Amino acid sequence: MLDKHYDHKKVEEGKYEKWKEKGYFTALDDKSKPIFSIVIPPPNVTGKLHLGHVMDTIPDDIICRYKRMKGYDVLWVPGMDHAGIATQAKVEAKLREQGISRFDLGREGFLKESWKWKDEYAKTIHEQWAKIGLSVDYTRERFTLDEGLNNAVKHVFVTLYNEGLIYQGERIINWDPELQTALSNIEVVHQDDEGEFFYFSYDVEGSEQSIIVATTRPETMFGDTAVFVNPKDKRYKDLVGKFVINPANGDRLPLMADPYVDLSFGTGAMKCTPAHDPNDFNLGKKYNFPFIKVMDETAHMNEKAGKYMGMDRYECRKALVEDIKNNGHLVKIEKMVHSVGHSERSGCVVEPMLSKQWFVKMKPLADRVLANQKTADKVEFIPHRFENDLTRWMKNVEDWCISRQLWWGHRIPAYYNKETGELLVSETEPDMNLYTQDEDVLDTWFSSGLWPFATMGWPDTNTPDYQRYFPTSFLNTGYDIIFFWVSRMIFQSLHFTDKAPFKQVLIHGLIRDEKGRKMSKSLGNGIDPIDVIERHGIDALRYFITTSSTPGLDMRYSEEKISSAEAYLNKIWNACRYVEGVLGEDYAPSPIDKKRLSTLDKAIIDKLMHTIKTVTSTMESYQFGQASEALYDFVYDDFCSSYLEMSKISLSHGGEEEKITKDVLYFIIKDIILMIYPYAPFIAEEMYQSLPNHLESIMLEKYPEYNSKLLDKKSVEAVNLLNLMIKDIRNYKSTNSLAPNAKVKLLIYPNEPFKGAKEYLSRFAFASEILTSEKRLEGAPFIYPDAELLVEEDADKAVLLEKLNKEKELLESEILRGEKMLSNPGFLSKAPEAKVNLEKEKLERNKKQLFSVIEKISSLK
RNA sequence: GGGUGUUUAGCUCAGCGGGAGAGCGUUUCCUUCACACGGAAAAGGUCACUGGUUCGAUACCAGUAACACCCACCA
Repeated sequence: MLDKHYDHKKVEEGKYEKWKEKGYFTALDDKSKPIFSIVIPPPNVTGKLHLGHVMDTIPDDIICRYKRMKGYDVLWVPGMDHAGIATQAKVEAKLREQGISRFDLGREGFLKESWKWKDEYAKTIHEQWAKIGLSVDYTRERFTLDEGLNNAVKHVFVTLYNEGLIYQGERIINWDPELQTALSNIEVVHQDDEGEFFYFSYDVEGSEQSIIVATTRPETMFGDTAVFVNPKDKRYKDLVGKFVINPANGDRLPLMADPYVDLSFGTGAMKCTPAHDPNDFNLGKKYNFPFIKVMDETAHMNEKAGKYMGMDRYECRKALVEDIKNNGHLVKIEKMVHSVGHSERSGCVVEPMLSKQWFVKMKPLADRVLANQKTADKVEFIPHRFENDLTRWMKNVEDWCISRQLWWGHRIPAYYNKETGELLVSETEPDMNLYTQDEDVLDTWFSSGLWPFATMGWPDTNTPDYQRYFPTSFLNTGYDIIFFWVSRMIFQSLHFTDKAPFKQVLIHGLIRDEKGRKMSKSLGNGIDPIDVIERHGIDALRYFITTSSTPGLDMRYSEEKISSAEAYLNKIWNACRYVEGVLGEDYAPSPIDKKRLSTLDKAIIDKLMHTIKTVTSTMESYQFGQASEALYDFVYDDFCSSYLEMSKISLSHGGEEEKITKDVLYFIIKDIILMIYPYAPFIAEEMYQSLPNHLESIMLEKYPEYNSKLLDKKSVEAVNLLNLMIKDIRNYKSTNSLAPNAKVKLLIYPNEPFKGAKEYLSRFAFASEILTSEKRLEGAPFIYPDAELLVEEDADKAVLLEKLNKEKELLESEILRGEKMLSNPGFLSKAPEAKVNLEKEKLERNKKQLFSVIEKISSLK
């Protein structure tokens, strides 16, 4: 027997371990079944799981559990991401607390620390997966730095290199001076920061004139090679070709003209620093300037900065501006808000710097994606609009800087001959007496991009998993990583396997706090899923996460909604508890035989069938909100409020009627449990186990099937009328200040809604006597299309009249609308026939009803 | 500078070419034998605005406004 209240802690206890031990999560490799395969978005081993991970994985879990019940052979590959830069930053921070730098430990020692860190957090993540109930196949768990992935990464690198799609080049890249590594463009977050715009005057050689040049980064002036103006700029026409004096260091700089310069910006004169700005770099190449780097890897000034050498870039800026001011070349300083690049990981201001790095040539790979999206094999995005984000990015993509000056990651398989310096790119290590390996590691997304196929055994394309489960069916992830991850999986997969890695991508939004703010460390508004689970249980959290959101849109965390999800589960729990009590110890279910069912039974089963149909079709299209709503309405309105209460009467009749009612109750509660199961597997298993005739686990059950033979429209209409009558009588009592349980006499014309309905009326409307009339009723306040109901009780006439008048008004406006519609020739000729007939019927009914209402009103006066 | 999303009940949000829905909150009542994490009854909305398409628009199209987000090298 279930407890009176659903206790989530008790319910959750031990179930996950049991499912796992029994092997229910393991893909069956059952050739007779259709395949459904997905890979987990691998969480970073940087820390504990947060609500974002819950959003990444719970929809997957719901779908996997649903698909298993639907008879699919489901493979869900779990795993984790080494998250190169993010993890290294964390490990370094931890070491720093102990006063150790990574250089103190050396590469090997540092990697040892990193693996220790990984093991610790992998353990935590495993515990959390269990807590949230992910039905992942642990026999196939992977890690982005495991041997298989290592081989895949090497293979991909070497292949792309040999195809000319990976190259080494010296370019302006985004440099993170804190982590001391290069970053790719999308790892740079642009923010509008308040800064200062410095106006300096440059003396012009051989002229009395000077020109004013503005900059936000004076410290880079030591790397300047020229000053540019626009060739059309009349202000500087006569000065072009002369030399100007750099007020920072006295260098002679040519004053040149190039159309790149925007006439209207600043003073129209721009300094050119080819080694510290991407645009200046282009100019530098165009005019063959030297590339002068003025800072080191930590953004401290180098020897080019003269006396400022060794200063941090900002110290230097301050000191330099002060000095220029003192020698009279500072014109003014303006406050200015401008877009500044920050490192996604360390948050520090990125320094654009000339550097030799490895790049992936993106154009051919991106074109392949664009071409594929025009074929039938395209990746379908849900919602559809996110496909545009992908294609837009692919159209404008720049080469991908993949080398990172980190230690935690896949080391680049490039080797340099110690003698000649000759470069060797190879999957197998050469004689290390002759060669040294490139120090850099790869961008972490380089390996995550291979996730869907490398986890299936690729580059070996003959593994059973690759053969059977690749390409995968589906991917669920946040819109914030479409560029980082989704797009990279697609182009890597197309290039290396000739297939898109998944058929569909379901995109979710971000979860925000209750005030709608982003959850962040600095705000301290993050929510630990484990705390929520402690308070409300994982099933309530799962239900909330998947049913209160719309694909692609951000959602707000709401403790209130989680509580109400918990209350809903408790409702089902108690319905189940009741049914269980009713069935008793020795109940044995019999199949439903429609011929023997009562009107009430037929009506509820009809409604169940409609619910199954709606829930199934919405589940198929991942519309969890709609699916859950349909089930919720059925549970509350049709089952708990109506059938469950009314069935108490047929149960009391005993005999066959009792047995049939039990069968129906069993049939319905079981289907409810099976439909809530993917959302709330723990409570569903508990309830399922409490039912008679159950299997070893709910995980072995089949999903409820829609059966049109069990539909019965007439019964539904009859029961609806009964419910309407009950509602009207209750309302009548409430508006006439009668107690809800006050006994009333009822008169019905022409007959009760269905045979036996009187008993329900008397119980649920507290009727002492129910008579039927062959004639229409005098003064009946309740008029239905084919029935009338009179409550014979001292009613307040004024209240009654008010009610009837209200109804009259409503009916009149309805009729007006109907007549207007039906007198419109356009409507009659163009609207679907069924709609026209429906409106005609409605009009007739309303007219009939209005007529009766008017009659009643006059009889009351 | 481009692009996208949102605007529906007091709050948080679903929904949708044929008389607007939920949760929470509010009002009145009820501890009756599944559930007070409950039940009954009720109040509450020109579905942002302006045009257009349509027999019919909250829904489709165009524009406007507010808010949010993404992309882009503004020195």
